[in-house]
Amino acid sequence: MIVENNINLDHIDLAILRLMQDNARISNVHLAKELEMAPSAVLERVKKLEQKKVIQQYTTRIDPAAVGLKLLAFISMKASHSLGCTTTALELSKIEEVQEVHVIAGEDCYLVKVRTADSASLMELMRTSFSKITTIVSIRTTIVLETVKEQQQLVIPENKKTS
Amino acid sequence: MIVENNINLDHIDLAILRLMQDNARISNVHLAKELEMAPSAVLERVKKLEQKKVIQQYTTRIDPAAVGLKLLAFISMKASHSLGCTTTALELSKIEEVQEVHVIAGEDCYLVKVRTADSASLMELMRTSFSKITTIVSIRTTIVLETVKEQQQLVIPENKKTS
DNA sequence: ATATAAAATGAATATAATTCGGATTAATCA
DNA sequence: TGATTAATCCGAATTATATTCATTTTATAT
Repeated sequence: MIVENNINLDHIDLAILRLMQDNARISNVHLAKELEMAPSAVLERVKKLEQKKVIQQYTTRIDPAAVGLKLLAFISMKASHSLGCTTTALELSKIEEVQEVHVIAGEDCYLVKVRTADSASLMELMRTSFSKITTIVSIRTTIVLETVKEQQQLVIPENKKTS
Repeated sequence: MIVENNINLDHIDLAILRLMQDNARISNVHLAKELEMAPSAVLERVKKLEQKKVIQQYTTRIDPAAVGLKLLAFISMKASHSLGCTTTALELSKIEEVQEVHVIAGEDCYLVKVRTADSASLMELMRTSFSKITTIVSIRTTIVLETVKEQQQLVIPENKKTS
């Protein structure tokens, strides 16, 4: 099975991504040491990865409970297609509490991940923000009881240098 | 409606979190300028937020497609409870391709977010890794066609300094 | 008020990021 | 194949930043 990889990322780029995914604040010097390269060379590569948008963002994962967000829910919904599907999705994505919006295959149209303080504020959100955007045909809200893993982390392939 | 906030985070902490959430690699100096404080004071706060585990990780968001991960799926499943619910969830979370594992309310038990190269490798993953962990009672896989928003970003409240 | 603790400051020092000229390597094409 | 070009890398110099710490300020509690 051929894993037709990435655009032009060599094994050094992948190693950089692997390290920075685990710790976005790793210093160039450390990075360079890990890779056994000069810091300037590594920096150049990082800048290029940023330019190419391979690196999308450096972000900080924050404990949601610490900022008062105790509720996580996934909302699977179907909406009337007065606007295009993507247009509606874009509207949904503008809502702050909405963390993710996916257009999905199958019966429903959208899968939305939402984080709020509690179930009351979730209902409030749906009543106001959601309803203003589109006419909801059907909706199914799944409340998360416990999150065991939650990492954006990707499995970055080892470079298969099968020449 | 009282938004009973966080543990002991004041408005400066929240501001730090807001800034670092957007850019984990912001320098202390910049942070300090934004907050109109001395860098050393800001640094101290950041270290404390790390210790308190309010800051969970500094991570880099990487374009999944760039590393060959073209498929995103949400799997909602019910499993036999030979082991406890959380134990099974923990097993699932050990699978590299599994990005998120949530224990959910309702008919199903788990909601799992998975990223693979393609649908073939997703099937492969389910056949091998998943089946080894537990006996699946029912499973429903939702394929994502298009992701419009995907941010861990939390809505960090402005400090309501309603004394 | 006064003692105590928590945070903030500013200056000094240690580390790190960034720049850039030149060397090296890799890729391209005649 | 060999020449040309482009890409990458290196190392030293410079600039910027992180980190430490003694002191001052602010907040808290008795």
